[in-house]
Amino acid sequence: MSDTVTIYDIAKVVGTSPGTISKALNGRHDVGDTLRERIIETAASMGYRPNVHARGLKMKKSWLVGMVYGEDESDSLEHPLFLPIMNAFKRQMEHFGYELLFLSQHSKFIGDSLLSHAFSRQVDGLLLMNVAEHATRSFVTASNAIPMVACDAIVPSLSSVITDNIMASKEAVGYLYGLGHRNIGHIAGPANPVTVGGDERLEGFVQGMHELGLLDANQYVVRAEGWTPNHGRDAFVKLMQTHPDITAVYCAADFYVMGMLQVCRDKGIRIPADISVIGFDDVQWTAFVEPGFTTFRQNKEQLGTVAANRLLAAMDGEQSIDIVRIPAELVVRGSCRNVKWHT
Amino acid sequence: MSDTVTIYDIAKVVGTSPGTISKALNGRHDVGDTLRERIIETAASMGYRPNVHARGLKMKKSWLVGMVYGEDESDSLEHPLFLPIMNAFKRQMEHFGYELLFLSQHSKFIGDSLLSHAFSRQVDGLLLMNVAEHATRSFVTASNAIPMVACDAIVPSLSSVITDNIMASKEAVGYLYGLGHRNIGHIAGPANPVTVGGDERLEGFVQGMHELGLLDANQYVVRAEGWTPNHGRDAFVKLMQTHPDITAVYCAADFYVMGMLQVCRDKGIRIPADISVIGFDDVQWTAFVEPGFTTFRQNKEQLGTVAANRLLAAMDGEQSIDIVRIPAELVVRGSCRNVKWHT
DNA sequence: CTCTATAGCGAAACCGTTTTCGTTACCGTA
DNA sequence: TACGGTAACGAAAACGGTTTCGCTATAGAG
Repeated sequence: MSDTVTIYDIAKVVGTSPGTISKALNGRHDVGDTLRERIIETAASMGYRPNVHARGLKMKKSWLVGMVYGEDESDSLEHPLFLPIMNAFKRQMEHFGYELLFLSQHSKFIGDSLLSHAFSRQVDGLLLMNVAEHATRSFVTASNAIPMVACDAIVPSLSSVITDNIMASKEAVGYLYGLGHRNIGHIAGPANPVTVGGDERLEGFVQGMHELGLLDANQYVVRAEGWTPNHGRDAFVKLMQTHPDITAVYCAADFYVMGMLQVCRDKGIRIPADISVIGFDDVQWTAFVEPGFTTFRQNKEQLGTVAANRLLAAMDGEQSIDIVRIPAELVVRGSCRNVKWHT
Repeated sequence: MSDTVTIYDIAKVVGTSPGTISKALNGRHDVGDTLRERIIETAASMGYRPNVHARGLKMKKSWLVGMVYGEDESDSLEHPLFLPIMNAFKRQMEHFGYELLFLSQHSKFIGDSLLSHAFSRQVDGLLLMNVAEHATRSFVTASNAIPMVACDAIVPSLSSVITDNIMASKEAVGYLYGLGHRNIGHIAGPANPVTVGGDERLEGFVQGMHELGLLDANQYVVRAEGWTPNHGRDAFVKLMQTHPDITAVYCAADFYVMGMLQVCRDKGIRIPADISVIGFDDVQWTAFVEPGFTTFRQNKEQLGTVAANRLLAAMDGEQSIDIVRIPAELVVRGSCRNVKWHT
């Protein structure tokens, strides 16, 4: 069985030429109906699978798209967003006949080796997730040869789809303001390595505060030095030292909330009685601690799907580059207290 | 620039034949040293990338391995094990020149369509993760045509690498026994759909208890009906109703512990004062709740690497099929109490 | 000096498709 | 009857590599 049957084998059985087999199988119009049926039937019965290499060689199309992601920071691998986005992307691409190649990016290969592989494989498109800052250059220069779209990031001169972090931050401060909070702290993402998500959330925080007349917002910001719970803990400690008057904290990541929890437990700070908290990402445990945490849920499904559609368009010749922002949803649980009637 | 330079282009520049270019680039011995150097140089300067399709067509080797995983249960996507294992596997395969194709498996395609793709792409090997029970058949029949290895699962008549769940369970009961516990409950994985991990942990639990002379172990088992926190919560409630005398619970998943936490909070049950708990998987938050949870950490790095090595061997002609079990590590935190001196 | 072995290179077949182009047969129309 | 048009198929080139085989020098041995 199954020693790779080719169109020649089918041709022999049916008694026609290989070219005709190809045409019949591809739905071309210049082959008779009865013959076509016979061909399709015997092809199926013989277990014929078109050889992708031969086809790709001739057609210069691989029906492959590469998913590149940075694997430097161990965060990214286990990042709660990564897999769901990837999966939505994959589902959509598959729907249009594409398969996915996995291309990770060690920092030692500054993207060049990765692009080599991409070219060799003749990938039809590239999805960039979480690419290291210093590697974007080579991608951008290659982007006229092979269509790309960035997801969960913004790469200049490339189409990008990303959560609307600024909007979310504004919503966060607006929500807290509405509950009566005025002294609101923000634990922001690290300055080094900088991430667009972290920066945008910070930017949105400051903007939102300003629009509400809270002009010293920058005073209430402390940047964590990484994305882990420990970093969040340290940042919170610092925030409490410099601004013991805060009644609410908006965290750029749920992991930060995790770190905060430890401190609060140790110092007897109650949530939300003593301090209100909003997180970001809606990781699984936020719903299962007591109280459940109010946090932002990124629309991972939509992020992946939109990225896929954008890439499909680009592969179809669409030239324009644009940034599409997907709104995040504020999931309200029990970590924020209404202080309006208690002051 | 860069409109796909081929060996013909190089041949024109160097002034030799395409065949010689190929031989020089592949380190064949029948080409002069000076000429070889010149060829390698100009190839590099022209930005030559070998066309994988042409090569694959001739050599009948794709340097691609497929990673197939079931995506039915939303668990699997976000499963804390999946990505780290996959990444270790990938790193090892890449080291030997292979790239990874992502093949997920919707239940509607009962594996056949997936195998079609695998054949079309001429993948050199397949890693099976989390494949649905009903789909294993088609894989097994195809396994003589294309090498496979299962990971985090056991597929009969295929090489498999999996965590040593039985050993772990025995260690769990042994540890609790050593702390003085005798009435030990077990929240086991669901019977439907059954998973080898869940079953083995159950089996190990019963065996371990028996070996310690606790012969009614089966009485203290309740199977959850899924893998989510809510399923764990329900199972725990059931366990407490039928066996209020238990002093310790061994959970087949950390998610179950998550569910337990809610119940304990509601009913004022203190951990570990009133009840001791051991989980499985070492998900991130286990270290950040108070008390930190004692749990098993699977060696994801090794699982992935060993699976890769096993697959490489199989692709190299190794015929034997075997099951290799990777030990899990008991991470002791604060959720188990020593009751020896208090009874 | 002649013969043979070998090193170094080119020619060409081959891998499995797709696609263009030509050929034939047959239809309908004038 | 003659002619143009079309439907249905085959022949063959092309895609970009790899590899076998044959050829020509040159070196070394007798």
